[in-house]
Amino acid sequence: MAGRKHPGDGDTASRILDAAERLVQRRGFNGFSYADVAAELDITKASLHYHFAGKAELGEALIDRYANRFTEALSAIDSRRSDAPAKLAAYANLYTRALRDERMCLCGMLAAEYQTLPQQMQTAVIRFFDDNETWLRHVLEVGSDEGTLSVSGSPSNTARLVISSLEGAMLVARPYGDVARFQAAARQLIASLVARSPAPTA
Amino acid sequence: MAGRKHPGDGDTASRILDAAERLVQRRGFNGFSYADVAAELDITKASLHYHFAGKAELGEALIDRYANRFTEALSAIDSRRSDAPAKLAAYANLYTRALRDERMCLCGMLAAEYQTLPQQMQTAVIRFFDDNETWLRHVLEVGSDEGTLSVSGSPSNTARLVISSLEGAMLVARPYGDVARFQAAARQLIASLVARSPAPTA
DNA sequence: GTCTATAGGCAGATAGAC
DNA sequence: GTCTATCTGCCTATAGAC
Repeated sequence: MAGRKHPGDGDTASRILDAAERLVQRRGFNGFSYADVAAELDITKASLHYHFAGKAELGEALIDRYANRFTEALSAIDSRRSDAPAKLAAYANLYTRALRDERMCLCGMLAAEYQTLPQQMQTAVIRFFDDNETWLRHVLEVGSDEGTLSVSGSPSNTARLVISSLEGAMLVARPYGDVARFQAAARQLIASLVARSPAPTA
Repeated sequence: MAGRKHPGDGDTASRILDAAERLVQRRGFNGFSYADVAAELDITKASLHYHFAGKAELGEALIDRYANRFTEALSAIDSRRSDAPAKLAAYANLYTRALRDERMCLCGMLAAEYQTLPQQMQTAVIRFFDDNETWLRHVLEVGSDEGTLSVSGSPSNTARLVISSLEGAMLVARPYGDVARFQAAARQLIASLVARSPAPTA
């Protein structure tokens, strides 16, 4: 528990995951190699194979850790007892943070490369989107009940539209290197879901 | 002008572009090789280099042809003299057609891989999105004037949101192999832009 | 756990015959 | 225009010393 030398520290497996995650989010799973990771960590390619048998196993571990962190982040949002619009804004903010570091959402990137991924990774990508949809659907349902949101489609379809729109806004904003472009899209998307008048219970 | 043997025919350069386009839309620019294209056309890799000096040149030609066809499709939509909501639906339909063939939008795919692309391709990808934004902005402005659309944000930002949402909906729908998922998102997106009552001029 | 060394394959690309 | 043959380089992965 003592302080680490610097933020990037941790055991070797974690540092490999850190470097690989950044590379995949920036360049894609087919756009990085073991050599890239090894160079960043100043170890050899052979050492990587001690920690992760192959690229498929590394990729799977990448998604698992990413999905777990995302789940934690969603729990943290839930624990803040804010209203539904604020939760949606906090959700969009997760994407903003990645984009600031010039990263695409890991699973958004992998969705593009889906047809070339090993089967284990494909399954994990789907699970990520399903989990996000479930969380968002719940937020939308509560917001509708509260009267803070005005959801026109089904909660499921609306949750899917939110995920899609945010992923797409990231995808398009990145070539422009323009975080503000993403934020404008996210704000407008959320605004379209916020009820125009105060809660009807008032 | 005489009939061709089968739909995929044309001169060799066109057939190379056809095969490469399909491969890139399905697997990404970093997910296909000259060998893949050569195998599909039953020619050798060396022959490909006669038509396109290198992968970068092939990639650039791919985007140029794709963008030109897209421009033609947008002109065709304009020539139909329909109202703005119908134009938006027709626009979304362009994406649906690609998805039915298990393809991502070419430039959406390349947006994901943007950081690994040769510079000439990067420029062409940006141009594609800019052109789409210009066309959509015009549709949104006309629709607002007509009273058929109710655009809350600026036409520019709304155009960007439409592109982003459709690209994202494609991106996410593809892993599920579910065209209906895309269509539901597109319908809900367009519905959120359609004015609730008839034109105020009535 | 990390290394050196190397296997075996595929990548994009070129030379030169036909 | 298309071929065969080949090059160089990088890829993932493994064996085995330390």
